[in-house]
Amino acid sequence: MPRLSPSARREEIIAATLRVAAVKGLANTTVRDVAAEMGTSSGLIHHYFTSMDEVLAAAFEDAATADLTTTEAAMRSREDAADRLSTFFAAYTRIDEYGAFQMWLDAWAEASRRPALGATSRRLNVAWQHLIATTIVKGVAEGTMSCDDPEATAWRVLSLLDGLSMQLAAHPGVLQRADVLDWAMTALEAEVNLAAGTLDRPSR
Amino acid sequence: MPRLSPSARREEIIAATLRVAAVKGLANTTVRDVAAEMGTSSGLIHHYFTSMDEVLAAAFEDAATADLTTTEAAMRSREDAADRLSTFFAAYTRIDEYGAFQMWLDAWAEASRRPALGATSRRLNVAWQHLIATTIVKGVAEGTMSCDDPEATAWRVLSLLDGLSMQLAAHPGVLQRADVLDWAMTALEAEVNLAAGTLDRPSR
DNA sequence: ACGTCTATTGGACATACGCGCAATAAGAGT
DNA sequence: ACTCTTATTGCGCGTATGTCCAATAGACGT
Repeated sequence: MPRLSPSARREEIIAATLRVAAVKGLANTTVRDVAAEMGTSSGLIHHYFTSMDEVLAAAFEDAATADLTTTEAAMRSREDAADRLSTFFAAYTRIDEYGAFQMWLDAWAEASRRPALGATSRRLNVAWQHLIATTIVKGVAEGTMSCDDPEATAWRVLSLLDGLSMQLAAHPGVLQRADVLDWAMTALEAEVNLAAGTLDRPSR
Repeated sequence: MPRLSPSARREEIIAATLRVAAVKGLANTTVRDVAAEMGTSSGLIHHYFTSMDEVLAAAFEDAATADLTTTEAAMRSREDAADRLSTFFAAYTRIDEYGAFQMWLDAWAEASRRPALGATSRRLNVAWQHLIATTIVKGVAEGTMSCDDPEATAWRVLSLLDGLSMQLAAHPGVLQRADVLDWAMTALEAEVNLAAGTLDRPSR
């Protein structure tokens, strides 16, 4: 196999891990799976990562961080807080549609058994919550919203969205994606004292 | 080891599986774990189940059904709908404290990969939602509550509770169990037009 | 007391896993 | 061309898994 630079090889290991994990699940992805996906030996992976737990954590971190930063960027492109929140929901469901939510399910399930993965999952989850909370604070500062406890509100809205999305991913057909989105946005509107329907629902 | 009747042994295998799964997770529970938990040989388990998959599926079905029926029974022992809903939350968190939620996380994550487990998970999840929905309908009939769409409300409240409980299970310390319970009950009160604090919060 | 049935044992077997390591080879600098 | 670094190999080790099976032992009817 071609000899790559450490950074390039590291990235390819992560990319290969994500390709395998998309099919087999994060928990069932093995060192040999990733090696076979890359077309290299399995020992190579341990030249870059000290344990498989770290490989999975790095892969999850990579994918989830990318989703987070693109969502953050999309939100920042909007001027006022309400538009940013609308953008948040649009980005969340767009990510969801690509099957990324299954990875979050795997990460949550494995969090208590794989320390590195659990730490990553926790940090990124808090980051998502923080993204909502700070935007609410901005909305309150603008005078368009009011909220007693933005941190708590952010946890409630994110958890409602996660819980509903879990049903979409685990039990397809039980709920409609459009309903899930609408319910979560309505809940947020009520929490921050916006009139129902203020936030823009994506067209599809 | 004492010689048991087939039905008794079968039940004990399932019970032992659940005790192990509460700690190690459903997916990581092995034949030898269960045998050690029972204090028997591992071969015995294959005398009653043709594969480990069947053991896990039977165990999940058993536990989830048991939790559901005991919760149903506890709710039915209360007279009016509001008390039944309080009982629902009390039962849910009591189950949660025993580590049962990790099993649900495993089931949700595996649902899309293991059809049998997925079907069971879906059926029981719908049953839990139905339990809330019918109680709300009863509350509306009693005149103590009002709700436009009890089915949708039940999904929202259950999913909020699930989403928050997921944080408790996957990222301990990020949220407080008492807050999770209070937030979910407050959300339900708002949905069915009950004054905030009407539902009884468990003392601990 | 004896025989029959079967619950239970204890370990063999093949496979898969994470991980480590000596050997190899490819590329960069001189 | 020649060294030096290190990316990469290929395999081995220890452990863990699910499954199977001959041997054992306990309970029950006769």
